Amino acid sequence: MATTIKDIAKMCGVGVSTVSRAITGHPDINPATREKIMKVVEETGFVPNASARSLKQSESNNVALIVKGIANPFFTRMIHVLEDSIEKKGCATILRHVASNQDEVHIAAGLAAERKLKGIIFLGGNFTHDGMQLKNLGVPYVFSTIGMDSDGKDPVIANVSVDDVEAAKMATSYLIESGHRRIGLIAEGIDVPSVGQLRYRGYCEAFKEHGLEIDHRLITQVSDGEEHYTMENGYKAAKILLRTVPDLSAIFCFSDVLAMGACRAITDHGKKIPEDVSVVGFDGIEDAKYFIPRLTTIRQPVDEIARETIDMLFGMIEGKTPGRRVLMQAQLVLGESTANGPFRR
Amino acid sequence: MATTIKDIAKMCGVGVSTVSRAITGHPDINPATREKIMKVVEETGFVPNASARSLKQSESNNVALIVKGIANPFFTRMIHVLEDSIEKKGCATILRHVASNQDEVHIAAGLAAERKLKGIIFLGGNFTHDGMQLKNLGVPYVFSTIGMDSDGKDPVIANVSVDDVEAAKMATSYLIESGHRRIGLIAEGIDVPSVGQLRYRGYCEAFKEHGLEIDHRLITQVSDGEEHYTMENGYKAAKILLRTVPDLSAIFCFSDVLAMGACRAITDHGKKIPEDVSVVGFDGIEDAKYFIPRLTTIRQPVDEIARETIDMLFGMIEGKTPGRRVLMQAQLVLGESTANGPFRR
DNA sequence: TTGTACGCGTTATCAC
DNA sequence: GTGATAACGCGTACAA
Repeated sequence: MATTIKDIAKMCGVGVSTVSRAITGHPDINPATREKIMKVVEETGFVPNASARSLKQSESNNVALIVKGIANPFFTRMIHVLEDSIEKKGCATILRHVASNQDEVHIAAGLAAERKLKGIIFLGGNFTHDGMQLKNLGVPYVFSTIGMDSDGKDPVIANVSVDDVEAAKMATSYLIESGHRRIGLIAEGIDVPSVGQLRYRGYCEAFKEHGLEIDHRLITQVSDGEEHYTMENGYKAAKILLRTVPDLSAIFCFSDVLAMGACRAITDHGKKIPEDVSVVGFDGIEDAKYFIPRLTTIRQPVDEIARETIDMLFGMIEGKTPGRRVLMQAQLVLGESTANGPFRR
Repeated sequence: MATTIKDIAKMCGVGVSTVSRAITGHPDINPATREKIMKVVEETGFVPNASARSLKQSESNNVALIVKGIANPFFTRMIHVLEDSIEKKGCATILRHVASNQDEVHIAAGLAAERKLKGIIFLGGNFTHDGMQLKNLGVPYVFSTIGMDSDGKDPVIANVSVDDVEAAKMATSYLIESGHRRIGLIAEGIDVPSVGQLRYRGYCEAFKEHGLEIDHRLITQVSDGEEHYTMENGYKAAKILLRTVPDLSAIFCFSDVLAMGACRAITDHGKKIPEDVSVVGFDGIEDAKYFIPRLTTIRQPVDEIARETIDMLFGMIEGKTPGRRVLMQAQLVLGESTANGPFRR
């Protein structure tokens, strides 16, 4: 049987409450007694049972991190930074990874009831949710890098992200102004309220603003596998584009990972990057800087987004500041994967 | 206040135990009563408090996954597969990520005491540990993809991995037999009992078997940052090699991620891969197949390792089979990053 | 088939 | 400064 606080108490010849005080660092205790107890605790390797502890305590210091699409390196980095920040706030992170067909809010609700969460951070997934369900969470939550619709009628209010519409428009406009017209799109989730939808809108707006028509044969969507943002999916989509659109001169991908897969497909197709086909990614992950060719991409300011997310969440937890929508500045980073297109040569 | 089983009982006009029976799927209950209760449970979104539950139950169905170096895509994939398998066994995964300066066994011990674990899987980290500490865990554990020393005097007995010495020897021998002599090494952790040490041994043995001397200027080690296996570290190490070893014709890296960073450095250095410098990685991650150039690498059979790990752990949990050492077969996968060296041209 | 009462390990509230 | 004791929410033996 595992050692309990009772055993420790017996060993030290004191009461359980004294042991509890020693462990929790309570001030009302004789330093000598504490020393004695802590020594035994060390020796036995005793760790208080977390269940009993959190059962007794009305509040925990758990922050849940609900991630949809954990394989995406962009999130890996985000998770890393967020975990660090949460720890610095003296809290523990419960990392939960949800499949693309699961409802993240439902899962969060379960976790909140189970674990008495202090707050929730959603990473990835949709930005539209059932208001009732969100209310039911009963704890502060922030949507991070999930995008949001600009109409503002959404019940989700705590939200940190780049302006996905603007960012995608920036990428597409850059390609158009570089002389590209036949710009393929490797998209994801344009039919659901996600960043995919927003970025798709940005793509369309860029065309419209330049007085150009959109050819729907240029648009592909990935949806294979449980994870959508994979190199394999980017590879497959690019293959299709290359086969069906002979005069393709550029591809805009909704993530760097997709872009890398696309690059490989272009190379395999016997074409050169960027001479024959330009590629633009999205996210600005570390890998993009080392990929050959270095990717031209839209950089999301990970560290700033993480910091803002944490600040907002803990502001809400402490009741100081309400949740709000914060747009961070995305940035076009020029790499080696883009060059002028046919109309600028 | 959060809803409890008592509230549900009151709402339904039944006793708490009846509600408990309904939720846990106990057979001794009137189907009609269960229906009624479950409906209310659905409506209120009630979820039993996990703390109270696990406090009461002497055993949990939690399996801990302790990962050292979570940013490595190789582990990302492993985690994915392991989580799936654990869920299929009807258990929950507690994912815990430890920093490179933390002791994974110590953390595991804390977790075991806190959460009444069913079993532990260690991913990454060292293979030598304090036998006492391991005994103290009190639950079955398996070391996965961590390597092991062949002398067998180690207390760690449940272990699934490739033969890192053999695998590294295979990679190095391949380069030597392709006509390379000046083969740089981008290593990690050769001074600690880790896969790095084993792979380093393999590198040395290959040289020895071919009657060649080892030049220690060819050996670099990465150790920057909290995560060692990063593109950035590979990049920096390769830069140094290229600067200090003018006649370098190949580099063997202890991971694909390092290899990708190295490739970038070689390209930036104005050299061509594989014409000027060949590169061999280790792991065989998905990305290696899409990288440009496609990496020549040592593939670790992720799915098989994961399956074997799970089988062994649950065999131990059910007391059917004892822990043992299992070596999986690594495989040299030829890509586009290697070519014949000066001595075969 | 159903309800009552107890105990899991911990912390907080009291007396002492 | 310290020890006994009552909760926390749940599962379950046992009584009904």
